[in-house]
Amino acid sequence: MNKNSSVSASVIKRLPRYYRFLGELMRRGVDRISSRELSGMMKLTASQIRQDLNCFGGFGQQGYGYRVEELHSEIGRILGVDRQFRTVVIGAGNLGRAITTHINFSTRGCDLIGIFDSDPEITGDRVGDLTVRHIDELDRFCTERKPVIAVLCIPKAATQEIADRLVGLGIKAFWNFSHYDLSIDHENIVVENVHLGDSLLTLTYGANNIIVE
Amino acid sequence: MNKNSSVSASVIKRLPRYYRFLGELMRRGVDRISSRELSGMMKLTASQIRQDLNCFGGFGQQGYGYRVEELHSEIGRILGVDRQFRTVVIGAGNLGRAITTHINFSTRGCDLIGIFDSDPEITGDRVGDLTVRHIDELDRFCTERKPVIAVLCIPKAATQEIADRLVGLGIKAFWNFSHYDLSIDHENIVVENVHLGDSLLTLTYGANNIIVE
DNA sequence: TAGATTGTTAATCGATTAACAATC
DNA sequence: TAGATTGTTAATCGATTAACAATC
Repeated sequence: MNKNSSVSASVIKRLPRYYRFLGELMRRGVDRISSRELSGMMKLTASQIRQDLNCFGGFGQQGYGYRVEELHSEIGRILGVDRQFRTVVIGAGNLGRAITTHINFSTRGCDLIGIFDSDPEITGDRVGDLTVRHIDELDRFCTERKPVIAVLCIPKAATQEIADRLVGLGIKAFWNFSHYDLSIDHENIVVENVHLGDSLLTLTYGANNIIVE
Repeated sequence: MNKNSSVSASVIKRLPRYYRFLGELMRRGVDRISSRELSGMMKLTASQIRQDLNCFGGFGQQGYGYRVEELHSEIGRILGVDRQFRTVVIGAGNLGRAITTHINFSTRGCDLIGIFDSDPEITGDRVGDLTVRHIDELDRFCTERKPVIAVLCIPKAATQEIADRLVGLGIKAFWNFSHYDLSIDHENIVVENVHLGDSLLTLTYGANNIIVE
C-alpha cells in the first residue's frame, strides 16, 4: 500500500501546489480536468503531472482525465490534511504572532493548542484565540496535552537547545523559522526549515542581475 | 565577466546558505576553510561546494582552501548585499508588520522606505521606523522615491492586480507572501514566491508519514 | 620538495520529458 | 466504434558525485 517511502522530495514539494490549484478549480465549479489543461495552468508539463500523481496511485481515467474533487481529496489525504496534529508555537514575538494568526492551521492538518514565550512581560497576552504561556509551563503542558508539532519562532541561538528539549517532550515535527539550519539526529523526526532571510537574498540576487542603475 | 547568466537555479538557491555559514565562521574567528571541512558543516559534498563556487570564479587556493572573509564578501557581492534597493511593503496586516520588523533588510541589499495598506484605520500606525501610508499614495510615492522591490503581504485576490500596477510604477522584483503563484509576463521582472501554507503542508506530509497514532 | 586541496573533466545518478500502448 | 487521455516505459536532460591533474 505504501508506495510513499520511495517518493522523492521533489515530488512531495509539488503536492501542496497541486492541492492548491485543485482547490481553486473546485471553487470555480470545474469537475473534470486533463493533465494537459492542468499543465497549462500550473506551468508544468502534462507528463510530469501524470508521473507525479502516479507515484501515489492511478487517480485518473483514460480518455477522460481526472475528477477534480476526487483528486483534490486524494492529495489532501496523502498530505494529511484530515489529521489534526496538536501543534504549539514557540516564541510569541512579531513573527510568532503573525504566523499564529495568519496561517490557517486547521485546514492543513494541524490543531493549534498553545503558544509560549520566555518573556514574562507578554505571558497572558491573547494571540488569535490562544493565550501566551510562559516557557516554564512547557513541560507540564506537553505531558498533559501531548503536542506533536512545534513551530519555532525564536532566536537562532536558542533553537537547537529548545528543539532538543522538545524532542524529549514528544515533538515529532518542527516548522522552523529561526535563521538556523535545524537538524535533528534522532530517527523519525521531520524538520521543515523556512529561512525567510535566504529567500530574500535569492530575490536580491535576481534584482542585482536585472537592475543595472 | 558574466558567467552569471548560465548559473542554474539550484546553485543560486544555495548561495544564501553558503553566505550564512561563512558569516558564522567569520564571527567565530575562523579565517581559512577547505571544501572538505565546509562540507562537513553544511552536509553537502566537498565536490558540490567546489563546483558551485567555480560557477562564479576561482575563489580558492590549491593546497590551502578558501579564505573565509574573502569568500564571504565575494558571495555577498554576487548576491548583491552591497546594493541598497529601495523596497516597499504592501499590506500592513499581521504578516506585513512581522516581516517589516523581523527581517533585516539592510544587510540583504534592501532599503525599506515605505509600507502601505488599503485600510484607512491603520494608516498612520508606526511599524518599525516607518509609518503606514494609505495605498492611494502609492503612485505619487513611487514617482518620487522610485522603489524597485515590493514585498506583497496582501490577500490572494488582490495580488495579481496590485503586482501589475506596481510593474507600471517601476517595480522590478517581488517578494510575494500571498497564497498565490505570482507570475509576471513582463521581461526583466523577478519574483520570489514564499508560500508558507505549502511549506506547512510539506511538514504535515512528513508528520503524517511518521506519526502512526 | 612533499602534502594538501583546488579547479575541472568525466562518470553517475536522478529527475524531467517524450512516446506510445492500454483503456475508458 | 473512434477519440481522448491516462499509466508507464524509454530517452533525454541536468545535477551531483567522483576522480585526478594542476598548483599553491
